[in-house]
Amino acid sequence: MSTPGDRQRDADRTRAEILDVAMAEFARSGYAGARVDEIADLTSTTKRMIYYYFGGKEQLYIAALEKAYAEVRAVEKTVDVDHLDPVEAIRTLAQLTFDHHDAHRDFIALVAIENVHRAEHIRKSEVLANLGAPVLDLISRILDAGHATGDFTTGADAIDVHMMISSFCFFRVANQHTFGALFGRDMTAPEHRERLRTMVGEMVVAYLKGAGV
Amino acid sequence: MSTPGDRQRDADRTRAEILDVAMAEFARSGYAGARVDEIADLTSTTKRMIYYYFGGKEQLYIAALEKAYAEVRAVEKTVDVDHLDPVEAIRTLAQLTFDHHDAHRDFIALVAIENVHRAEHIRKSEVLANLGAPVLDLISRILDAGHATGDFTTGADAIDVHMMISSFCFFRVANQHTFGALFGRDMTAPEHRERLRTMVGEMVVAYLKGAGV
DNA sequence: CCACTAATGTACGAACTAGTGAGTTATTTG
DNA sequence: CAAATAACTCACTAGTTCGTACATTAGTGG
Repeated sequence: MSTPGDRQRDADRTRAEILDVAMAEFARSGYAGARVDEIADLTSTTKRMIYYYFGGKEQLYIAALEKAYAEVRAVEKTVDVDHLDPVEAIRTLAQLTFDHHDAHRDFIALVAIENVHRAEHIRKSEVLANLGAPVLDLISRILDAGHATGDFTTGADAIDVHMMISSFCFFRVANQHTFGALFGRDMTAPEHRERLRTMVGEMVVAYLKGAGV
Repeated sequence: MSTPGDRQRDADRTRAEILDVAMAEFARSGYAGARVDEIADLTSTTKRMIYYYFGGKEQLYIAALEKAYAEVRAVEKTVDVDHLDPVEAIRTLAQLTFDHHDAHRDFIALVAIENVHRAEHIRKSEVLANLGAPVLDLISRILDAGHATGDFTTGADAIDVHMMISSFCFFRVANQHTFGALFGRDMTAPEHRERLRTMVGEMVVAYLKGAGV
């Protein structure tokens, strides 16, 4: 008498376990550096199952990438742009991005790794196309509102603003090791977190207000 | 009668050729992805020479990293901080960083790759320690000058400002592929270059002037 | 409860990959 | 010019790594 919960065999659980381990391993060692045998050893199943469920190393990597992006998809939905004035809205978005990058280290690592491979795998995935659209839409609305109220004077488009915010938040996590080695400061350490979080908000607000002109 | 220029055997030339090819290959494929045989095939010499001159794959990689950093060392020396007012000085530094990252793609790739490996190789290299000091010194002087004149009101330290500038310039190049795949814009394309170059200058100036407060 | 299918384990192989042993030739030096 | 040494070639290997053939067992529908 077996219930679905305590089966010895469970395709979904096995698949999910492989994917979890794969994501961590690829993030840790890169695509070429990760070992299929190592991933298998870190699961409670065998290498055979990786090929049974995913087909091969590359497909497993793509699945891990998709999972990483999926976990992340809807950050921007939490910004209530309609009930916040534009200045606070863009500051909030910047700081949410900061929090998000701070909390998803494996995602950051996988994106960095995928760039080493010139995004060749992302392009093979249909799931990952047009994943950027929602943020751009949100930023556009904030920018429009800000120009309407006169708070924003700088004419920058949504993609540029998104890049400005992302670059700060991404770099801090992705480059923490070389930056730490060269400048002797771990930008991801707790004692720097709040200051840098405030900084990214100030940065984008100051830029959009146009004090630099 | 052989002159030093047309020798059949030339240790320096052989070593340099290996290093050039290695730098490009490691930047292209990562540490684990690069193949010693492939590097050898792309030179006019043999794999045996790689081991003869460098000892092994890892030492070759470290040598390539050191070369990349060396090519780059003295960007900041061209900023004439004493003859520029603080606002123009920091803007100039930001834009020089932009130009520099734009021109040294292999360097960017190698730094990104080195971060995947948590800077473990950089730490093995004595050459690369304290390479960051000069920029920090320069930025400190600009910040001090800016606070003295009253141009800068935001209290940020040199490392933070350096991170702000670097992140923007680095991200644009390093993440061009995933960013392009997700947002349909190649930030490294010529038609975006000048706008983004101006933007990084405006950004840091606006932030330091403190319009966001 | 039996047959069928989905899920899983074992063992193995072909190709690749970093690294080397041993000998050879060019260049320099006494 | 002879001896010594630095630069170089060639062929090889030990170990790894992705992938698979084949056997087996658990769960399920009839």
